Amino acid sequence: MMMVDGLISLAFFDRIYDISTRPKAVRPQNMLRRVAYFYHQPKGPKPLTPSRPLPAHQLKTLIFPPHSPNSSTSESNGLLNHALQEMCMRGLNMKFKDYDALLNECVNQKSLRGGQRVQAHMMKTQYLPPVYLRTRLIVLYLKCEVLNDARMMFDEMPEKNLVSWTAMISGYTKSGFYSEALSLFVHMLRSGIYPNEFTFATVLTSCVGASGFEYGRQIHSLIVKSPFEFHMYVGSSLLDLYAKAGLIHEARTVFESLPERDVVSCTAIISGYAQLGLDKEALELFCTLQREGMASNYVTYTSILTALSGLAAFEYGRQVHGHVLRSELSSYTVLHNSLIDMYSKCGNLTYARRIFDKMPERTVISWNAMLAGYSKHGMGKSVVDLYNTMREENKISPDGTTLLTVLSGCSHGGMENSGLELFDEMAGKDGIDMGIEHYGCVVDLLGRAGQFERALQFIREMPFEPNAAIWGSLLGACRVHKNIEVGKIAGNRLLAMEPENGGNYVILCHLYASEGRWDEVTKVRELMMEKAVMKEPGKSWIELGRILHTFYASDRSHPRKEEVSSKVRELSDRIKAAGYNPDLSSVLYDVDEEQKERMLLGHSEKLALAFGMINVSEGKPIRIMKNLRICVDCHNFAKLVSQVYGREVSIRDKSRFHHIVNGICSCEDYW
DNA sequence: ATAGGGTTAG
Repeated sequence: MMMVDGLISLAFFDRIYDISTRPKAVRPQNMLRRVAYFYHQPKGPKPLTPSRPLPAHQLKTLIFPPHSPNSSTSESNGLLNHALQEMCMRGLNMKFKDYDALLNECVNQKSLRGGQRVQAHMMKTQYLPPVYLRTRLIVLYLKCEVLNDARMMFDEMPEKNLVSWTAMISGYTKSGFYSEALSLFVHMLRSGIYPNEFTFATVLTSCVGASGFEYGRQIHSLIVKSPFEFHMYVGSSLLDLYAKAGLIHEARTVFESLPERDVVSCTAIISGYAQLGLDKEALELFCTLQREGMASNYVTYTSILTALSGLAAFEYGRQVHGHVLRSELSSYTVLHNSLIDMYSKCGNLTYARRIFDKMPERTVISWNAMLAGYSKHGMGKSVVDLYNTMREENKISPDGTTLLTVLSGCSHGGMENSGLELFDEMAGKDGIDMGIEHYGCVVDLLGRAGQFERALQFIREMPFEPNAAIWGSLLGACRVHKNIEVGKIAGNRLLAMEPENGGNYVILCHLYASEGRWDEVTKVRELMMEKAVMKEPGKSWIELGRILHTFYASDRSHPRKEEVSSKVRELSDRIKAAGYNPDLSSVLYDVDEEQKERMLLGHSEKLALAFGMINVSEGKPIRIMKNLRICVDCHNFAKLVSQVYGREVSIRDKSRFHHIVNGICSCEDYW
């Protein structure tokens, strides 16, 4: 028997020709794998002539009505099937235009089966498709996410053009196979094909992550030499590359260099700032660009909402929400997810839940965002209830983030036992990958419950090497429970792992200071000096009208600083009568007591609170935001102010909300 | 024919 390509016998081709008159017997899926070899066969048997000429009217190009997203699928499916049948009937009379029309419809309908039938038909009838049609097929397969079939088609193409390369690269990128996309790009360059603006725009999105960024830089230098440096699509992709690598100034330079701007490039730069936590900059840029007439769409609003969540800028957020309601954007799930997040982070769970309840479609992110809202507010029971609802509804399955959120919700909400039970239940299930973060939550839970022996044992037995986050959780628990022995272990491990993180030194100092171990405090402080570690400066802010007032520790920058600091004094004097005793041990500087108290009164959250007491009308809650965790003394201070003045105070710190009503905080004094 | 920006957790 004669072999073709060492794999397929001629008998195979004979069989194909045999069935070409009986199209229904064809099984395109099975033939798909062999079709590549078919194209490599330069000389095949001569095409058959149709046994009976087809009526002239059937020889016209297959025509489809214009595709509209609203047309019922079953209806257009019928049309496609009909056309596919006609293809079989026509046999050898299929022309380029017919295949083209058919493939277009297959792409529109994402019909993998249709594409396979078309390809099989080409094979049977010895039609050698031009590059154009092969590329259409590749695009179809990529759209249907059968990457291997697309790649096989691509590899076996006798000649490839720029579009085929670009399509293939884009397919890999969209499915997250970044290194394959990059390697294909390199191959393309080596084969002497020069990229166009489409190729550059798509390949840059493959350069995510730390290792990809170096490729991105190199591609940038290619772009500079190309005519596409200032192309809008290429530019957006490029600025996004820099923003995601944390180089926001480079991103901004690219943005400013673009001769024209559109929704995408503007959104890309705004979200670049927002994703790096430069929320204020993101908001300022958004406002500027809007004044300059920037077009916005749902992605723009989603991005700006991220920044507003970070700032807890409720008034702005509500304004964006209002705008969304008035526009045609209210059907986008991602936008609603962002709104849920924004309202929870602004402290308004009622609004967040209302949006969640009204959503026509929810994704796992919607659930996670809502759960995270309850979690940050210390509402452990609501977290567990909503999680149970999610399980009962059984429409969306929880993912790793869901479990992480639920566990940390139990920890924040003082539901240690529920959390531990849920962890055991989850650990037995497959389908969700338990990462070290989940184990970190359990350490949190055990730490909160004060079970240090169990926590240490758990760390020893878990299937991961403990990382800084694990030791950090344990150290945090030690600070609250004043457990010096375990704290020393955790603290030393942590300092060894993250010698550059100033926050760790500070927590350890506070632990030692709380037990009066000043010798140890000094040692840690010296170590900190030695390594020249800096602590992130604390700042607090409060939204008044639509203005954000920001205060730094011992601030002298706010225009009303005199008024504010004398108000802090006044509050302090008044609550002292109700039992406020400044926690001088939390001042780690070696100064006299009076100086220590003055430093405590200069903490940014006290300034913001005093500012709120002056300016927020009676009966309204005072909402304060802080970039770090709140300190014990400020927590006491706020509780007593709330009690003595009968004010509701909420403080959102780095990790959670503290809702203080009548001197009682929702965190139950554990954070 | 092929192209750019987006949401949750710690």
